[in-house]
Amino acid sequence: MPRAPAYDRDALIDRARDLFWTRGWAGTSMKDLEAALDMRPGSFYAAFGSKDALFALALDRYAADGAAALERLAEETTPLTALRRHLLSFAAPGGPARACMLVKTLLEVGGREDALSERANALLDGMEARFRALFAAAQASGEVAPHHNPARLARRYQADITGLRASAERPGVDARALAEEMAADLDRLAA
Amino acid sequence: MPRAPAYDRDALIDRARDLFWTRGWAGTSMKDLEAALDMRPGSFYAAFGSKDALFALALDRYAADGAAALERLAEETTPLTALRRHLLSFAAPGGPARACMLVKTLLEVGGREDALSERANALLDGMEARFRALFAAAQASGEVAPHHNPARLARRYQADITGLRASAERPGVDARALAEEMAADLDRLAA
DNA sequence: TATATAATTGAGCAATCGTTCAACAACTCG
DNA sequence: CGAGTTGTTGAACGATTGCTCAATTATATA
Repeated sequence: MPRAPAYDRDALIDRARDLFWTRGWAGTSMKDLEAALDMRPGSFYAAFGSKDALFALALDRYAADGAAALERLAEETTPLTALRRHLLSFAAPGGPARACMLVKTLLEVGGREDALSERANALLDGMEARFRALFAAAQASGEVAPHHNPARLARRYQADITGLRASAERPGVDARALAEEMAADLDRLAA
Repeated sequence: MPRAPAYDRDALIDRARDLFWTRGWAGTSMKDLEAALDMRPGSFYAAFGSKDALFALALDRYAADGAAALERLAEETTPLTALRRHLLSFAAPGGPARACMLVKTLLEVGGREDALSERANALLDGMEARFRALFAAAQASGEVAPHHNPARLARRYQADITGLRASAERPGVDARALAEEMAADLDRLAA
């Protein structure tokens, strides 16, 4: 009976994620979104409800993609090398922005206890939990010495990634060298 | 002949820095500034010219304060312990925001080659140069082993601080534990 | 093909954005 | 005290913000 939407919802969310990721929450206007998604306001609000709602979808999509990429790595190697490769992946060119979208969101809208910053926080917690699980697995398999604390390793690992990716947005910073230095820290965990 | 301004310009810039620091560039409206500085638009524009111009002043003030704090530390101890204490200072409570204002600005307005992001970048370069000089001094005095590269140490140190301070903005993150772990890395540079 | 249902359009809403400016107030100097 | 200079005020500007909605268009079913 009805009429089918003329768009691919998933593709729209992807495009919105890229826009929000690079330009930020306040830096992306409805006019920008309408242009990037080729949608008029009516369709947009029928499909997503609000700019906030689409941003939340974009955040979730971003986090899901990150988690999937990590899981893919974890399936094809040992836990510690997966973490190593995941770290080094942020030194490779490509992607709409370099810095983590969750961190960018947290720093932009944080402070006032916004729904968006809470969501970004929860998603960061989720990533940290995955890191922790991988460090624990690495410890169980002997890749990481028993005296280390997986929770602390995960927190430090996440902080390293945050610093690496933020630095990578600066012109004239050799992200690869920085990433390899951080990766070398992981290699020292065996002892 | 003229009439003296009724305000203390330095104090106004300090207040503006705190506001911009916590709420960000786009998140701080002229109405916010007028309220925080207790100024009407006419006085504001006569004094600072524009919101952008005041933000630039606030950025400079922020960076100058940071550099001064580091220099104070460097005068009362050895170079490496100064760096150590500077790192740990970000785990202490206090200050309008936790994350570095330069990094926040870079991540918020960066991408498009904005004048503000270029300024933030230049100021970050300045801080990195100070770190590099301190690492070099630490090396000259034997606090840091000769095989290390001060430039790489400074980059890594700055990335660590960035990650630490961004993490510190998240609820439920033990900033002190994270900072002490990073500080332990500095202690290992003697070998 | 007629009908019901939903997607799409685009003008335009109220609110807020950063900013301007003419009028007014206050102070210093002659 | 009067003249000259500058700070201060607050209304209001045009532009943009996120968003609404009546009208229109397209499609899947009966």
